[in-house]
Amino acid sequence: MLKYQQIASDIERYIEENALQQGDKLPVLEALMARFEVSKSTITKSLDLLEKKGVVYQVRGSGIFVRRHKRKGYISLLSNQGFKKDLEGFQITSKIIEFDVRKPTQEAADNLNISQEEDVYYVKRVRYINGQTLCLEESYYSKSIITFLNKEIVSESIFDYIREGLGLNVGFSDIYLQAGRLNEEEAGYLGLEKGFPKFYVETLFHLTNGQPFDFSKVTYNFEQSQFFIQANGPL
Amino acid sequence: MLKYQQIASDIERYIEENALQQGDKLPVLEALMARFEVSKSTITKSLDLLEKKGVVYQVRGSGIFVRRHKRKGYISLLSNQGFKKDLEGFQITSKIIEFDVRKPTQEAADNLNISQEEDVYYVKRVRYINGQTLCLEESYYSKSIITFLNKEIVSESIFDYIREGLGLNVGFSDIYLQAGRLNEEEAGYLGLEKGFPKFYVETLFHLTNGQPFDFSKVTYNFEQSQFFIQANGPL
DNA sequence: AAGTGGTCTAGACCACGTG
DNA sequence: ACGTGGTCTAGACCACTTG
Repeated sequence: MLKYQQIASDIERYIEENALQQGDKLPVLEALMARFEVSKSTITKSLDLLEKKGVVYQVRGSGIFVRRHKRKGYISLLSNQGFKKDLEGFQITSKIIEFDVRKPTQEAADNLNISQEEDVYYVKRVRYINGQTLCLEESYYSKSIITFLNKEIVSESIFDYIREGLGLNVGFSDIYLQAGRLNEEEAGYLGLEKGFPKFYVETLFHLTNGQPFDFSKVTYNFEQSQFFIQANGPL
Repeated sequence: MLKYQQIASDIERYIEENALQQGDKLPVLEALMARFEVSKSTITKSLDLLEKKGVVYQVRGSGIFVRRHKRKGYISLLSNQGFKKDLEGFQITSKIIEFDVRKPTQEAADNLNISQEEDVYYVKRVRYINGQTLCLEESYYSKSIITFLNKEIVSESIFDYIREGLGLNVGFSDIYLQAGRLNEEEAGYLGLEKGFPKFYVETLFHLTNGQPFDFSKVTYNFEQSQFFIQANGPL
């Protein structure tokens, strides 16, 4: 692991273990340089990483401070895939509705940047949180990149498998959000009524080299789902 | 303006002017160093900034590439306040419903981290996009930070005024999202029916020094609003 | 004025991808 | 093997905040 990543994770753990709150001050740069025995740039890089993650904010002339929102039970839209309802204590399970290899829809092919002749793995599943329906998810995985999937993998964490099993590096993603009304099928799977509101998210995941490998369409049970984003400054 | 910011904006303009597409390759680091006559770290910092903004992605051993999603007409949730429906051509107007100085609600005071005795500016307005209702917005501004507001400012861009008029630096924000159902009042302002879906967003804006100064509650017309986020890698 | 974070440099060395 | 981006250093100087 790289120095700056290790330091960032050490600092993050330190904040966690000491239950530091929003606005609490961290040691000054000089102290951190000495503590970790690295140059200023390395510490700076660690802190920039933590700032990007929304863990700290740095104020010139003043110090380095902990950033921590107060609300609990929100799903982070940025800490890519793998939910992680804030501070855990939430049990996520899945039921597979469909799983096969097929030709993609026009829409999926367009997003994945492949032709409709190429194979994709198709996964449709309902996800539950503490026993309640959380969402209905349909995903298309480029078979040319995700060369193998099976039911066992699909019922667990697909992304862990992609990283560890296939050795691929997940990079950036484009996320599209909107509200709408449940159709009959969605309502059925989520145990709600047709016409109820839905929180609808499409995500296109890319590898670090820019290749799109997963296009997902997710319909959330609006009663179970609250999301949050930590944004950084007017870019 | 700092070198790395200037370079970043030059590169961004270059991409814009030449209408580069997703996956198009930019000149290599060496070339950029020579072109802008700066050190490697400075170029790197510029590119990191652009990567954070979702404008490029960098692949070690391969190159620097343009990142550009295809969909048009989506509102960016990250390019903080000031909407900017993608690639413009959209006219945003506002109608003020209420504007005054008052004591905050418990909720607003909690979020702004002030007592209920302190004054806030309260603004309630409906925003329109191309003549259609876009959203109903309620905002609370800490009067101790935003020392002055008036109707003229409120009907234009409040954030521009905060930056230029007051000389304050807008920093990070916490954004909370959910779907729900319109109540009677919201439906009225948006010209929809009670019980229809809504896309609901609360945002807490902070200055760069960490002080919260604006708590906003926004109810979007679900028919007019699609949002997107460009996320970067599993943090 | 002192303290603290931010920018920028020049250069060594490393790690990943491609041909 | 080579090209390309990434990490890390040591140090000079700058800019904002606080007392």
